[in-house]
Amino acid sequence: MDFVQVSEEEGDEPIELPAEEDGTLLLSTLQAQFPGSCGLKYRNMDTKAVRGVRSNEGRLFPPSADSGWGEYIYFCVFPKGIPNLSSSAEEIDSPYRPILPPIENKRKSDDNLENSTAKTKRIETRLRCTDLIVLGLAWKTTEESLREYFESYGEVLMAQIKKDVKSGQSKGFGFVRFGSYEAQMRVLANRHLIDGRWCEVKVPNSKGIGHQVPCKVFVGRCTEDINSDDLRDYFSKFGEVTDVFIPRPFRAFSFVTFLDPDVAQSLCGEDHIIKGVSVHVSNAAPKAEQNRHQGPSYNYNSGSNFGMHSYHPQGNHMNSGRSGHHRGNNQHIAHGGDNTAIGNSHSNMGSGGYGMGGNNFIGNSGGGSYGNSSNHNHNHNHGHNSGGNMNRPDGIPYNRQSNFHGMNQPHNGNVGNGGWMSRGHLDMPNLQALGINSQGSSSSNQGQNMSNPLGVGLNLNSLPMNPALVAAALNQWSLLGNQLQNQNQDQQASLLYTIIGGNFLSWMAQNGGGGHNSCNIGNSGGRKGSNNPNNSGAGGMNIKGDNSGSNDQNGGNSWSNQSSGSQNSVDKSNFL
DNA sequence: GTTGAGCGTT
Repeated sequence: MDFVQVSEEEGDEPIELPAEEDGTLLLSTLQAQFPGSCGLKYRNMDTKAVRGVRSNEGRLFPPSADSGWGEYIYFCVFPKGIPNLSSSAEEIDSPYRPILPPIENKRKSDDNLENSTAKTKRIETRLRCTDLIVLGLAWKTTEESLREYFESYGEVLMAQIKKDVKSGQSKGFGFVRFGSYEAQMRVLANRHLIDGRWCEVKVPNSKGIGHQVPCKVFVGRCTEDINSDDLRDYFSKFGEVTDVFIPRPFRAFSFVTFLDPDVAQSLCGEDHIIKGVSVHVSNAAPKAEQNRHQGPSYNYNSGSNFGMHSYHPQGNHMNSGRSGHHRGNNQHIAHGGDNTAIGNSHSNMGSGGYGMGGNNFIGNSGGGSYGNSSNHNHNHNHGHNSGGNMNRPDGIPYNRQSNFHGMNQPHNGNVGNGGWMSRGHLDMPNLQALGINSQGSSSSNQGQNMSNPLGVGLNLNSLPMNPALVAAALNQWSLLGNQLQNQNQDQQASLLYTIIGGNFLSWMAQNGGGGHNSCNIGNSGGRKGSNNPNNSGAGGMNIKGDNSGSNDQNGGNSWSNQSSGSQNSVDKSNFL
């Protein structure tokens, strides 16, 4: 057997790696010793130049067909040019794009210029690929066809179909491993049609790691003439779009997946005009996060974490959204694992006010911004993102969820005079889409009782039940149901009606006594917990009030207690 | 030769 001498870097102590019978060296053999490596090179003694070793389909070929690998000492090549590398983490070993505190972004340009092998190696070893499971394969799919399919994404180091040992029949799933992190990211961000079946590619449970950052957004209020290309064309200006999915039959919403989760995050909460139609972008909860009760709690809201972690370590306790499933006293809404509890054991529910209840209810979408909104106030985090923001093509910084409260969004105090509509897109579903209007205008709603933001006299029976619009609006609250996917329009309408009439609105309308914190931001002077409609909005900006005290009012509990049952049936995960 | 949510005899 032929051995190839390989060192990590030129001049290092080489390791002898066994070559195959055909004289090639398997990339997997190389990577077993040098994780993250993607090739070999060597110093040509004649030219003094470094020469690369030919690589194809997971095999490295000796420089000479005659003399094989010769006496050269080869050294490793590590990938470069990984997208977002500089802004992704050297700190977190994740198969997904990791989350990096913004302070690291300062070195972006430096990193891009960085060219040393050591540097790239260091990064790559932390961003190394992992096996990916491919679910839903056609029975007929072979390892060859599997490999062939995925090679369009990059070098495939391994493609494996799990088979029945006796019959040899495929079990319908397999594993792939890519040579580059970029390829892995792209694969994870896409849906895959392999041999006629849509397959799902995920990080296997056995890996159990990763901070999955949502790259997919929900686009609500779509019209039927907005097709995939329209969506792709439009959203591509913000960043690379890797997938567009429009549920059929038409339901007035769609999903757009970006390569860069920051882009996706930055768009959430916004209205965009496509073909003259105002669509609304909000978070789409990745399927992978659904119903996962085991394992560590993932920090899901890249947006908020971006803003929070490094600068304000204490901010961990306000990692709203996905961090910490079912923690705190939010278990009343711990349905199906979707609306992960916010962990209101801490102060994050404070001044966010409405957001507090909403936080849980909203789950993912509200998570980042909500937590931030609350905690910005509480922790005085204003403006701390300045160092880490990258700008989107349209000039809007990615880290919007933090910036919202640092600069863009009217402060929560506005609840005092602006009514709940003033709290921004993320806080509430689009009630206009629901066809619901608050009775009072925002200008006359000073001190409106926020626990019934719909106003009085709501006629549930007269609500327009357009499932599509309701779905679009509810998306922000993570209320879309799995069941919707497989039901016909009538069933959807019926279910949505149940949601709306039975829980949603009643949730909205209840909470009589305890009061939402939100309503009481202006009450920080001591009236927290009350819903006194006379609470002047003037105090609204007094957001340094005792928000945590407001939490103690358990206003959130009261509303949420009633929402237990059916919310399990309203989870949008299966749309994704 | 049937099946369709899952997690890998390394």
